[in-house]
Amino acid sequence: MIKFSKLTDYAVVILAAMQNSDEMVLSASTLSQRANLPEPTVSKVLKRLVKAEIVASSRGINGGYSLFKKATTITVYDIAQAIEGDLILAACVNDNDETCAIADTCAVNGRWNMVNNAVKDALQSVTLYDMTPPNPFLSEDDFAEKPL
Amino acid sequence: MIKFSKLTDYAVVILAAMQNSDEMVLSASTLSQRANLPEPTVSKVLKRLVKAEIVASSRGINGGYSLFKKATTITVYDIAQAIEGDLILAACVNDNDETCAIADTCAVNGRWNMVNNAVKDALQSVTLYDMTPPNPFLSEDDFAEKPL
DNA sequence: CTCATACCGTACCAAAACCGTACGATATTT
DNA sequence: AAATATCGTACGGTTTTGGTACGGTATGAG
Repeated sequence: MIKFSKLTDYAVVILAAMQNSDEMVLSASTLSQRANLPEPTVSKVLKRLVKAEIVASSRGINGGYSLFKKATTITVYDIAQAIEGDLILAACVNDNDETCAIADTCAVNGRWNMVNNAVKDALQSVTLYDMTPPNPFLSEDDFAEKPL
Repeated sequence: MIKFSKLTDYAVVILAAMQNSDEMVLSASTLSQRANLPEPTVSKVLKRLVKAEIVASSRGINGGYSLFKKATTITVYDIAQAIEGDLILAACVNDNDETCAIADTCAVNGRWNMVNNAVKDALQSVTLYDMTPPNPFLSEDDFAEKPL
């Protein structure tokens, strides 16, 4: 089914590395090592995070990147939006540009907005802080999927 | 950002047409006309809905398709799952087959499950009935996006 | 019993999206 | 002025998606 792009996945890992670090400013190459990802890719992700004002950048010889906001105020939705753009689950959603060809005859016209809003709320309910283990040695079983 | 495949979109339109119809059994060609979609595509969608037991099929000269369950019990998640498979938002989600290469060094290991579950809940909270306007002449403004 | 109808399963090709990388430009500190 | 690090754009290779085609199977009418 629907999945995030790999770059969004990387973005979370990179932001988690920044959150877990003591240093205030981290270069792309340092983050590349910490996140275990190729540097050009890390740079690409960071550029988009800067544009979305999730991360701040400074140039020059001691430059690098730093978190622009507190981890508790950065949601998964913010991160995914920075990398992939707005959430538009289906063609006929309100803020979609392209007009649906069969909109006037379509039986479900307008109804996708309910789903879109529900998913958006879900993505906004989880923050970077929630995604970032304060103690890296916690067992991963503690976060296993809850039973239905 | 993440979006449903067009086939999932079509599936909802087709199911809505079935829900809105008086006839119990509808052929693929009839549904093609009702949904304003090419017949081969409609057939492809219906086959997957049958396999997921959302729709029942009958062969022969008066054959066709009919809803297998009540519209109130068919969720958007069910439909999307029938067309696109399970919801796996990121590589490191519990029920994903492919093992993540950097799982043991990954800072966010296991944390995607929270997001995955939240989105799954959102998709399961909307049913086919919710997506199907009982009165086709309702204004679409009645379903406009709610302000944040 | 034959034939028309309608579903079934697989496979294929073109179009689109995604991923990773490269390159020249710009800014800042030593 | 030189070294370091970000910035913006752009480009191929790969993967995914969308639409279609084709031969097969089951059912019911005549």
